[in-house]
Amino acid sequence: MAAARTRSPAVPRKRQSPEARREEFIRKAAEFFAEEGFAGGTRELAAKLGVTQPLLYRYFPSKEELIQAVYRRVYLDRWNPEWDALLADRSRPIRERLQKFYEAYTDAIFDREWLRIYLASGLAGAEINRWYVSVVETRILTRIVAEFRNEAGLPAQEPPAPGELELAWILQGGIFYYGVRKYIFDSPVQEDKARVISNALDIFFEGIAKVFGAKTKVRTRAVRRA
Amino acid sequence: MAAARTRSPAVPRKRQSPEARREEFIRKAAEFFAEEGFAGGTRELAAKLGVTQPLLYRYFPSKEELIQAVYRRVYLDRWNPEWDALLADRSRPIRERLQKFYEAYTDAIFDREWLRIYLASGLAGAEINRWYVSVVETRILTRIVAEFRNEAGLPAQEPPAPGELELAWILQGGIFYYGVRKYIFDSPVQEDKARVISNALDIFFEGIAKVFGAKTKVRTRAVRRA
DNA sequence: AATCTTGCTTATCGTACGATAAATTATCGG
DNA sequence: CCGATAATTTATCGTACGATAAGCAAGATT
Repeated sequence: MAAARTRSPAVPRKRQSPEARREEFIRKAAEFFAEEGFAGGTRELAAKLGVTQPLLYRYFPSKEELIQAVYRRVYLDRWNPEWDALLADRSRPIRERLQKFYEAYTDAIFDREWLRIYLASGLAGAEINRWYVSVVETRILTRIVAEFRNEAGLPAQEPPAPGELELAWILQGGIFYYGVRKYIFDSPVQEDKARVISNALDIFFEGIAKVFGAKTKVRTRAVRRA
Repeated sequence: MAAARTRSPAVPRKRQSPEARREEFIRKAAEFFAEEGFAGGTRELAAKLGVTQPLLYRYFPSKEELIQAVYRRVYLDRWNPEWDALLADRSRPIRERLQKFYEAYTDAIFDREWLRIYLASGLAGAEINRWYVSVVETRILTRIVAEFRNEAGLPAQEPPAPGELELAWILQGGIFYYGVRKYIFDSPVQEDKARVISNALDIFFEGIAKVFGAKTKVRTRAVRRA
């Protein structure tokens, strides 16, 4: 399979810098582990890379370190810094900002590789997964709460209450699970992603006012129980 | 470790029937694979069971068959048939029915074992996972759609449109992701589950009317795009 | 109590894994 | 072109895995 490399390379590939080669390994390893899971073998990965298995250990001291590098690559390279400004830009209506943000954000993370590595790393209890959850809270959900506090005439500068974040998580989860169904479970889904986001936002915007007001003023609304 | 079993057993355990013993193996295997992942070794599992590794092969022809048995056990044993009647009982308000249903349903599936095996089997591409997604659609979401069609004065007997199911998935996902955060990601969450469900339902009920009506009548509502 | 049956263990096989060392090939500076 | 240096391969080690075969021992049967 990876034999035609020994003598003259069919494509006389210019030698890459060690850093670039390492990056290439990480990139392909992300694809590989996304499909095979982190229990996938280093030999099979090396075959996918077109090299022999011991070469991996020239670039990474252990399989575990390689996996950590894959984590960092997958988690850190997707956030677009412009989104911070987009979410905070009060010259545009919040509804429009969130629509554009979620379309762009899901363009970035809704693919088989990202979602599979995200969930697999979460199942593995990876530290970076917990870190990312807190990133979502500070970068996305806290801003959403702040905007709704602002719209409701409430003080928006103070940090959101846990219960307020939990409300925003409902929106986040409703959208996120669409990606899980499509790319992890391979379920048939409505293909128009922008429409799904629009619907989720419509529901959230219509519904949040009542809940949000009742929640932040006084917690007297009875919770029906069994 | 599993040595004190050779001679007289400390607890002279009554010999169980082969079926019961097999069930015990499956139950403990579910615990084990939930924690270790399906890449966990049969030796370690046997140690947890207090038996030797080859004994597993007396009850299951292969590790794969054992995993399939774990799938069936985890997926099939949680649905309470009473929930079908609960969801369909129009003598009670739909809001109340859904609150009670989701409280009971999440009592059943929101634990570390179920959620971890559900997601791991989904990542593994297990057939039963896709089957379960369709079960959720027919048993839960289709009923929710039917109830809202009924409330909106629309014909409720015909099967839900894909877009209508997608709306109900937003609710389902919003609630489900709460469990994922708590039991898979080990994130700090608002502890009052009934309240989270109540909030999700409040948002959904307030928001759905507008979206649902607009959606099922005529698809003229513009979707904002980039 | 003797015998049969079956649950369980001990011993072991072949394979695949992660990792290391040594040899080999390719690239680059002079 | 040559020698140094780095990139890659070949060969191999120790271990852990899934699985099988043979033996032993505990109940059950008569």
